[in-house]
Amino acid sequence: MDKTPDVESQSLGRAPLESAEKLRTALRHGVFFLRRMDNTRELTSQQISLMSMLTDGGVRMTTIAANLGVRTPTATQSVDRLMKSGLVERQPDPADARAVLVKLTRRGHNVIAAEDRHRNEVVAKVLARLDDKELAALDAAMPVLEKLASPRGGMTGEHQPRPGVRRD
Amino acid sequence: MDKTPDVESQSLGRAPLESAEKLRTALRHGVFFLRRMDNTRELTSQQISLMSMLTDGGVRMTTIAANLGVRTPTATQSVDRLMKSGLVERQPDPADARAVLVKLTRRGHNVIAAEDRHRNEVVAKVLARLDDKELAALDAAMPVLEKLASPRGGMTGEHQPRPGVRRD
DNA sequence: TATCCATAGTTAGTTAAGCTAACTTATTCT
DNA sequence: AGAATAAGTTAGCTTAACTAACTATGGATA
Repeated sequence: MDKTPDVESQSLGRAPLESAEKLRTALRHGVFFLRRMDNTRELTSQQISLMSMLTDGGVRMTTIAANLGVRTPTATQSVDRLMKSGLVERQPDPADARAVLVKLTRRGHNVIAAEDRHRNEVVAKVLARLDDKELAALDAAMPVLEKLASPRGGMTGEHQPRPGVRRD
Repeated sequence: MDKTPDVESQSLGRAPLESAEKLRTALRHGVFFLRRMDNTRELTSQQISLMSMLTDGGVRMTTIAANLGVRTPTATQSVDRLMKSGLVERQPDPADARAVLVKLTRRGHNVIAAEDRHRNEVVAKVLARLDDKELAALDAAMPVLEKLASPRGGMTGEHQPRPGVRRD
């Protein structure tokens, strides 16, 4: 949708384009940072995200997919893998026979807790190298990042996760 | 109670753990944000990262891999795909017959430029919804994020990209 | 100089994580 | 009751990682 640059694009001509460039690379590097942390332990970031949302009880497949921003088959698949590792289990939803509730197993609970703790410690150790000013800057930016990243505040009215392929 | 302000001695027991938690989720959501932007156009973030480093001339496979933080087979593979799309090409390195120089094709140049412009505009549009204070906060945090994410400032003396598999 | 080891890339095979399309089973709505 | 909708799964494909094993070139050194 190439909307002709009307009203608010005037506010766009300024710094934002530079900031956008910087933000993009910073985020990209942030991804690397997260990923670099992925080794050493047995779970990927995706798996952590998924399991983290199960700590308070069973969650439906559809909800999982929506929260992760992926399609349901992807959620099914991820859950399958975690099930094979004995970290989560499926249960019928008493409220709806079509639906499924995904829950952490006992072991899943332990694993996610330990993993979370470990990662926080690792990040904390890195944060410890920052001086107070830098830490404050980071802290101040966090809610802004959250706001940007939230589906609502972000962009993309619909969520439309990924194109998959489309080779040309 | 707690919150003993004697700074650097134990350093780790205090706030950092909370900040770490927040940072981790913020970054994770940032990833979603980036990914949500991936549709609509024909390149993935990885491909953009790769192509971006070729804008100034041919780059060796090994260098590409190192810059992306992946192993060489992964770089080979990614380059293969981009080659199939006609966006990059391989050339022998005159300085070393074992090596290969990966370059953007004419079309690759055009595509990466357009893509970059487009993404900056999209992000800028989102940034435009922030007030000055929020924008300033983001701006202030950017260098800190960069510092964290840089291989040196980050962690992991060696780079050791990802565990790949390790099924149990 | 001839051998030996290190370096640059590729190939093969595996996994995780996405997607769409098509399908089954329940639920809901008219 | 019958049609439409919603929840999940299955199948088949792509991208992006990894390791292990290989080829070929470049350097070192005995």
